[in-house]
Amino acid sequence: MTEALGLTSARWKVIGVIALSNSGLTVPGIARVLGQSRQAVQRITDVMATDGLLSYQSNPKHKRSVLVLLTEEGKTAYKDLRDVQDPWALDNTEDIPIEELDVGLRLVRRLIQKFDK
Amino acid sequence: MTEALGLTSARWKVIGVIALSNSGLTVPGIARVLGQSRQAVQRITDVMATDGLLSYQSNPKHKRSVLVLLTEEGKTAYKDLRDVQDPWALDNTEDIPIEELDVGLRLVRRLIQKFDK
DNA sequence: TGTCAAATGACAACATGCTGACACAGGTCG
DNA sequence: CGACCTGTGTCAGCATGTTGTCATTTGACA
Repeated sequence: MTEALGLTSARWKVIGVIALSNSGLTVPGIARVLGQSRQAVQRITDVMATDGLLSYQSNPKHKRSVLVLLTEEGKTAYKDLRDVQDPWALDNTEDIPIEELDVGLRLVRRLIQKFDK
Repeated sequence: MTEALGLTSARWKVIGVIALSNSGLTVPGIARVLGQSRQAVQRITDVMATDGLLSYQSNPKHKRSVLVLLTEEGKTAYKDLRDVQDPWALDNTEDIPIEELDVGLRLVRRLIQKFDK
């Protein structure tokens, strides 16, 4: 899915987190949301900024730690990916009872919460 | 869990597959079971053989593709890991209804089957 | 038996993740 | 105000995966 849009799964994750934030996030902030190291995220965002998907903006709250924002190209990529992924997800789950999906989702969330502690 | 036993998750996966086979597997065979590339598995097994966890044995069915077997040390590592992992898994699921775990397992298997096609 | 496609080994380049280490910035508290 | 802890940027090394390529081996089939 990502390949057709010139993205990768790692970039998708980053774009998704930024898209859901209103005023931008710092790199360590994205890392905390994703549960990853800030170094790993920093490397991805640097390349994505070079590719024009992201832009850095000075952070009024912190001199060193800049905010990461989606460029228009980044927003377009996010939308294009949703347009591919949403129908795909529906296609692959339409024959599974909603109750089972719901139980599975709650189970995964429950385990995540347990292991986060 | 693996760290305390001098293993890693990747080595655990390989040991697990071999432990469940009776007469050994080839490297590409392990890769097919794991759904990974043979190159990735080859690198892991080479290091594990150096570390004494695995041994290579000539394959009567194929001159080039040797069989991978667990050494005594490898078998011990597998057992030690089970002794840690099994109680851990029970601990973390004992307060979850068996029906939910069952639905979750079937859901995951169903999705795997779907995406394998 | 000769040929050819598939499987395998080996090497390389790359993507993604981790941890560790070090210097600097920010904020808290005596 | 100064000390100290925490957060951040940056660089390095490593683990684990991927794909691509090429030579060799296997095995099936005309």
